[in-house]
Amino acid sequence: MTWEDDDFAPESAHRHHTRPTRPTYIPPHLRTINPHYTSPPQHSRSPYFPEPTPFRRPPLLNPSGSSSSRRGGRWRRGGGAPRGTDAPRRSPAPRFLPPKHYPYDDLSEKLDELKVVEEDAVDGASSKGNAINFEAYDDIPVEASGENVPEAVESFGEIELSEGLKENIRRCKYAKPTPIQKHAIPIAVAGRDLMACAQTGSGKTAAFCFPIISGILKNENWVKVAGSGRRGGTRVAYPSALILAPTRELSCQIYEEARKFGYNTGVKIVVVYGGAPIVQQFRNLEKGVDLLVATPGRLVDMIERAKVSLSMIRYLAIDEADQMLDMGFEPQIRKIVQQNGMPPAGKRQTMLFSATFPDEIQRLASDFLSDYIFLTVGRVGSSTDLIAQRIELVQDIDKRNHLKNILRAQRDNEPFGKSSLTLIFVETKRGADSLKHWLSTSGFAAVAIHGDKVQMEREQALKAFKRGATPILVATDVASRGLDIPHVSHVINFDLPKDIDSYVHRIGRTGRAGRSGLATAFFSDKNMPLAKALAELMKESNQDVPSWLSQYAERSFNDVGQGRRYGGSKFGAHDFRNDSYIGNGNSDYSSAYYGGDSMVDSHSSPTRVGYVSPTFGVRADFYGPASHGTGFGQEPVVAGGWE
DNA sequence: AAAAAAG
Repeated sequence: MTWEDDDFAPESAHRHHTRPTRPTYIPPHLRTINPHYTSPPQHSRSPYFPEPTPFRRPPLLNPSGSSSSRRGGRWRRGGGAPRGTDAPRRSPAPRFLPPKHYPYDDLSEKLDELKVVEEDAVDGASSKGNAINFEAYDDIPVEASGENVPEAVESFGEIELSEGLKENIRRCKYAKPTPIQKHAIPIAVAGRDLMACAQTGSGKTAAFCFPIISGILKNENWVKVAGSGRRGGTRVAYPSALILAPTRELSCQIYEEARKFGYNTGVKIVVVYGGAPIVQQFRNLEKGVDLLVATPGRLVDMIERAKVSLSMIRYLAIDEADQMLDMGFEPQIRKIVQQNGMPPAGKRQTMLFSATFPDEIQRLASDFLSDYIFLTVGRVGSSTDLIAQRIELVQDIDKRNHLKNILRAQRDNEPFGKSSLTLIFVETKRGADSLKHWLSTSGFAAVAIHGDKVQMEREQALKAFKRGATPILVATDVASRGLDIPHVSHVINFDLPKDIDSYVHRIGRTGRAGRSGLATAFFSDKNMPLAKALAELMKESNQDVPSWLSQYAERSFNDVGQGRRYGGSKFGAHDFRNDSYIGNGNSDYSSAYYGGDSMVDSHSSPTRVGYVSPTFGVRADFYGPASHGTGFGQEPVVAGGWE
């Protein structure tokens, strides 16, 4: 670094203390309408997030310097007239401009929601409906392997995060880190690369957002050269951090989450994804971007159009990393990470997160990492015990009627509504539409979401579902990963996925933040190949495995090539580097273990590490104990045509 | 053989 700390100090002092009178804050949605708008009365917004004060970057350290890249710095440009023009602009706009489609009102609302949830958590009241049930996490085994693993912490206070961020964490009422956060954040703050596996719904987003935002704030000197500049007459954005996610909706969700954490810190966060007008996204980028959240396709497009450069990236986080490195996505990810000017591993910090991480993908992923730490909270690819899993033997032809019975019983038990959402997964996009249509004509208001719908429809469907306006959502795998939809009490796998990992992610849409949930699956003859993995997974999660499923599982020996552990399934808290067959140079990874029962030698047998199941109340009678029954119960069935 | 991600 060429800048001296001392040079920088007065600047930040200036930022905090001298606040000359500035124009009244004008909410974005009213800015162009009435420049003399005065802010609404205080009570209309969250007391925890007072009216935002426009953030000002400290003045440039070398104002006389006239390098064009600095002149193009994005905190200078914001709201100012174009160079060489004296044309009056609309009112002196504050610098902290959220993208138009996410106005502050929306943000405040989300924050209030979050506040309620977290206040309950503070009481430690696991009995309350909304509480984050931390007890549920207490006995989860944690494994961290790699060299010099930084120590875990017990509170956010112990972690060196920048003050602005800590303030936001407090505002969000995040009282206490979840297990993945306790371990991952110190590792990330120490600048280490990380491959992290944690169960669905356990707080991964914050685990990578906190270190990134904190890092950006602590490295303002460095960030100064990022932001935006010019190349060939067009503005180029130079983000210093990039977060990638596999679906558009997930990108938006991460973006909104990150916005909360970066609130009023001056860290500029932008999201880009396909299916939405690219021009608007260009505009957002031109206002400057420190942290870019993106789906791969749109990002590559923007790189090729020279609207975004990755040459200044310091932090790279890939959410759902196993899917992102799987066949369909891998070429695009390589393009982004290896072929377009992004600093190589070691010169940037890379963090990969997912609930599932098959060995072969771990191997691939290590290309992107340097001296990384492998962290598991819970098992790789296991589901939480908080989700009660029911597997029912239902042939394709009976599925609709069976579903109707379930939904009826459910409705009798507790009316559908905002607090009781049902998410139904199907295999195909066509199947989603047709099931949705059938449900609607059968008296169950449903919406569908899948990749053939235009983005607007997708977002509207999700919104209607979240609100409870349409408490049934029929979805393809577009909704299987990452989406945090509060109050999904029931996930139904109308069609089981081919891949056990996908199953894990799908059922993970319920049972979030330590709450319990129910997952029902219709198992048909077609799903035979999944029997073994499914039975293993259920056993691991302390579920009762129907005896017919166990029998199927035993009979299935056609799963060669699926990996050596656990009958071909892909779980096990496991750093693939610890496999002895990897050979020299990898045997010196030390392993650190935390948590009760996890003290096993990972080099020896693949013996299961048991852990105590937290108590939870699952409404096993959610839709009645097979009273509506189909009769497929525990009797073993031997299906023909499969072997 | 399907879904997702660019248009």
